[in-house]
Amino acid sequence: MIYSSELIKGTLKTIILKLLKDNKRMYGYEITQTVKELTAGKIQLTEGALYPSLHALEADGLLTTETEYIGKRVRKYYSLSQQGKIESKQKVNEFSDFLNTMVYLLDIKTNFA
Amino acid sequence: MIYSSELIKGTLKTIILKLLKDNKRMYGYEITQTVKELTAGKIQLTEGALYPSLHALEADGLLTTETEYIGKRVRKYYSLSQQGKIESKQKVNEFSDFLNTMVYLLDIKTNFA
DNA sequence: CAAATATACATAAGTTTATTATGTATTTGT
DNA sequence: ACAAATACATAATAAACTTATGTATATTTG
Repeated sequence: MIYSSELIKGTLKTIILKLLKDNKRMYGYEITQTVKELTAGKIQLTEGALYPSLHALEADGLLTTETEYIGKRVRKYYSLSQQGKIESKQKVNEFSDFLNTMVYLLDIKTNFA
Repeated sequence: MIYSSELIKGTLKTIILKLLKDNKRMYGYEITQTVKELTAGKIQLTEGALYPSLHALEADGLLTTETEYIGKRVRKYYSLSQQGKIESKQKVNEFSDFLNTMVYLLDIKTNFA
């Protein structure tokens, strides 16, 4: 089952910031693959959504980039800036709070570990 | 704390369908107030989002309406259709699954009862 | 070894969904 | 009386994503 796209809306930046916090340094394509693996294919980030989002986070000063060449192919690594680390924490905390609220509101039976 | 709007995006229809499942019959303004109360003000539905969403759900055949007059003021009650009941369950289940995935992906420490 | 698939980036056009603003009108509280 | 709350609705704008397209290199497979 792949989640309906509307469900994932608004969580993309949170996911990016969290992954970069855990992995120090990642490139775009790697992010899509990691998310796919970690969610058993349930969340599949599209490039059309991911790259503009990465650019926006960089423009906001939350990410820094390093470009490297693997053979002749370019690869652009993203890392959290100092501000990005703060924002990463805040975004995850906010989502966590939101999650609690939604569990209550929708009366969801949880089975989190 | 009020959640950043992007976080709530995509959850509006799920919230509406769930509330109508629990309450049989509600009108728009009542929905905004109920959500506000149940979430301690953290989710405040705007009318500009709610009414078009209700109209869309009705157009999709998920909701039925009855108009009543309270004094001279009109009040439009919404109820789930048969299809709406099915969709309500599915939406909540999907969202529940999504939350589980996000808890794992974001490594969130939960404190549900 | 040719073709298909995967890797890796990017952006533009279109759609969806919400925000903000505006409009109308009645009812209640002070 | 006046302000705030109740109750609906819609239009203009903005945000965020999907879909489509484009370019190019590297690897796998029949």
